Amino acid sequence: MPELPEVETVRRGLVDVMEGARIDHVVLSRPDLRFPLPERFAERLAGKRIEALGRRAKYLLADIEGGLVLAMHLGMSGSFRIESPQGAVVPGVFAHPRSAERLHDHVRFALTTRDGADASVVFNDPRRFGYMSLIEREGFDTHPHFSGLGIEPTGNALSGAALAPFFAGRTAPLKAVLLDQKVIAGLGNIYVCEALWRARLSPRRASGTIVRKDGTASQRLVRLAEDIRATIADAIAAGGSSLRDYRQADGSLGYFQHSFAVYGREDEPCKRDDCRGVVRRIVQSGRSTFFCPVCQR
DNA sequence: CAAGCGACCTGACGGC
DNA sequence: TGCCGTCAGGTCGCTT
Repeated sequence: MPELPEVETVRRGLVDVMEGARIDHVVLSRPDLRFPLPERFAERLAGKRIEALGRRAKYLLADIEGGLVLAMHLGMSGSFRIESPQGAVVPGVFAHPRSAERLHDHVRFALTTRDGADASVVFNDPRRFGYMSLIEREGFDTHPHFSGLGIEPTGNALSGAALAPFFAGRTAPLKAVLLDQKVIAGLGNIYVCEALWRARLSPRRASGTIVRKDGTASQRLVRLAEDIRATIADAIAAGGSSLRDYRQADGSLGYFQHSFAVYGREDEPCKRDDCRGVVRRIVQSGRSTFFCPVCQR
């Protein structure tokens, strides 16, 4: 999926249309995505105003008038696009390659924006790993999807001290622990690889080895926390362009335009100055890891 | 409990 | 041209 930077980019693309808009009706193409859609999903949203569009980890969260939160997860292949009544894609937002434009449209929110214009926000998801749920705002934090979520990597909360308890004593490789949403919420396969390169740490290193014996963070863990934050901040600033099917405002299709240091660069030279290493690809818990075996230790 | 792995689903791409 | 294998941003749940 879209990892956190991509979800944040999607949020920014949707916020002007969705915030303050009224949901006139909701059209579903099927009763389920990855999970069944909530009971009476369309009925519970129709006529309600969207008070705010936020994000937590990789979830988009729409605060709905009356105390509900609409939580939306993009899975691996989910995307949104905005349509005007004429069916035109509003520039600057998120869109799929034209060939797939409508085939996997699953949810359509027909809106009246706060300016009184008609617009639709359409959720498209070929693989259907995405999902939506409706949660009472009261007690939101205890909901199974959210109660266990770890630290947001966008703010001051992510620090070596905060990470230390999750790393202490763990034999699992750094790659696995950083992918664990209960530890840091929002990292995915690409940005874990990138952050570990930035921190010069091997994805295979046992997580417990960057914690001191007394359980506090080592300097390496402190730096890792900083490097994760920098990696995510840079990716958000770049517009979360790790998506193959991200479309630029002018309609041109981007393809991994963010220049990754290691992800997808197997057999290519390490980008670190003065490093002669070559990027390697290995498989960890069934997923590709890219790293430089020379400068990442 | 931690850790590993298959499952879920569709599409794109490379090799033959 | 077509068929087959492999791979892809995630996460859930079962097995060791």
